[in-house]
Amino acid sequence: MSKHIQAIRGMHDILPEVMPHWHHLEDNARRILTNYGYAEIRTPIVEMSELFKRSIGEVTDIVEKEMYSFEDRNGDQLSLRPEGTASCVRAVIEHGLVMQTQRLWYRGPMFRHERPQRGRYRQFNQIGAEVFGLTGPDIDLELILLTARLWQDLGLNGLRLELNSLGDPEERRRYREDLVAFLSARRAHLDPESQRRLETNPLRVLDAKHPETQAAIADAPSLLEHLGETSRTHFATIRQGLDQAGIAYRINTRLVRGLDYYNRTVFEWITEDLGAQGTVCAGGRYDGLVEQLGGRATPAVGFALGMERLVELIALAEPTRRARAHAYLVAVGERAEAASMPLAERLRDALPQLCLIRHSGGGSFKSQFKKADKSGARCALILGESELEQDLIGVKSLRDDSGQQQFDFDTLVAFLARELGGDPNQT
RNA sequence: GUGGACGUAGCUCAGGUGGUAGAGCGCAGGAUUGUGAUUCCUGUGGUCGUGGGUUCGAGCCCCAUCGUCCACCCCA
Repeated sequence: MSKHIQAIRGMHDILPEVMPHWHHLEDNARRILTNYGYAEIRTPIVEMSELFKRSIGEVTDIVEKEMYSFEDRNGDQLSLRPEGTASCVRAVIEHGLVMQTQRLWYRGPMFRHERPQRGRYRQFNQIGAEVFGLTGPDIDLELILLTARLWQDLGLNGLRLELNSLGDPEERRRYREDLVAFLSARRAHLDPESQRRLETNPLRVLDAKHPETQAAIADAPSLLEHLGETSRTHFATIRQGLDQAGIAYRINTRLVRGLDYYNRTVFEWITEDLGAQGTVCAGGRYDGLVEQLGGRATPAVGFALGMERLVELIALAEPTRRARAHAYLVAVGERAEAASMPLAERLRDALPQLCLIRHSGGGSFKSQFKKADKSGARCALILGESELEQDLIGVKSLRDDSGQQQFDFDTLVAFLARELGGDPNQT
C-alpha cells in the first residue's frame, strides 16, 4: 500500500457507484436555480491570497490556518479558494456586473486545510448562489425558499432551519460594546480560545461549545434587542414570509457565522444525521463586501451548500439509486460479434435518447447475460446465429418474466421507443 | 493543531495466552453445449499498511512511521 501513490489526505475520489446521488443533487439544483432566474458563473479555483484575507477576515480560522497558500513563480501570493463568495464578488466587480441586479450561482471544489472527519474534507464541493443589488428582505426570503424547495425535490426531510439577524454595522458596534463589557466581567470563566476572541472577534464567543463558556454567557445580552427599526422590520418580514410558506424555523441568537462579512440575515440548514458536522447549507446578507473589495456600494445576499454532506443525506434516504441502461446488446459467434457494432450504431441513429451498452469481450451466452443483468439494463438485445439467418433481433426482458420476442429492425426501434419513456439514469 | 479507535483477499470481516493465513460476498468455470437474476458444485484470490526490534519462530509482543475513521477545534 505505502508503495502506491495515494490520494492526498482529505482529498477523496468520488467513485462511479455514488455518482447517481451526485447527479440527483446537481440536476435538481441546476434546474431549480435556473428556473428561479439564477445564471451560472464559473471562476478560477486560484485567486490572490489578499482577496480572501480582505473578504473573509484576517482573524478567522479559515484565513489564519486553513488556506492552501503558495507563492507563484513571479512572487504573487496565491491561494486555493476556501469558499466561493469572494471569487464571485471579485468577478462581478471586475466585469462590471454590479451595474444591474444579478442573480448568480456557481458550483465547484473548495479547499481548506483542516483535519478530515465525517462530512469534512480538505477538498470539498459547494453549490452557492449570490444576489447583487437588492436590499429587500424578499430576496433573502427567496433564497431560503429556494433551498427549501431543493430539499423537498431531493426527498430530504428533517432539515432544521436556524435564523438570526446580525443587524447593521452600527447596531453591531453598539451591541459589541455591551457584549464586551458583559464578557470582560466574566473573563475568568471563559475558555482560553474565547478569551482570545474577546479581543479579536467577541461575537464569535457566542457560539463557543465549551460548556463552562456556555454557562458563563447564558444570560448574555441579545443582539436582536439591539436592532434598530430597519433591521427589525427586515427580520420580521422574512419571518412572516417563512410562516406564510409554511416553513418551520428556529431563532438562534447564538448563530453568528464564521465569516466576517455578514450583516442582518444569517441562516443555516442543519441535520442531526451526519455526526458532528451538521450544517448542510448556510448563508446570509453581506451588504458591505462589494464596496470593501473595491466595487461601488452594492447590497448582496447568498448561500452555499456542502455537496458531500447533502450527497450523504441523499444516499441515506434512497440507498438504491443507480444508473440503468435501457438495453444491453449480447452477440455470440464471430458473425454476430461483427454485426453488433453496426446494429448498435443504427439503433443510436434512430433513437438518440437510447442508453445502450454493447457487449464487448466475447464469451458464452451465459456469461454475456450475466453481464447484461449486472449492468442493470431493462432488457437484453440478442444477436446469435439464428437471428442473423432470419435477419431478426431477440429481445428479452431482464426485469420481469415477459419472456423473449423476435423483432425486425423497424419493429425493434418502435419497441425501444416505447421503453424510453422513463429516465435511464434514475431507479 | 489535540485526543481516541483501527489498518489481514477487489469488498465486509474472523484469526483465546506468538507455531509459516480463513469465511462470506465478488470474480471465473460448470450442473443446464443459445439465456441472466434463484439453487448446487468447483476454481481464483493476501510480500497480514511500511520499516526496524525481541524470539528457534511474529498477523499476534515492542518501537517508529504512513494512512484511515471518529471526536475536539472550526466549518459547507
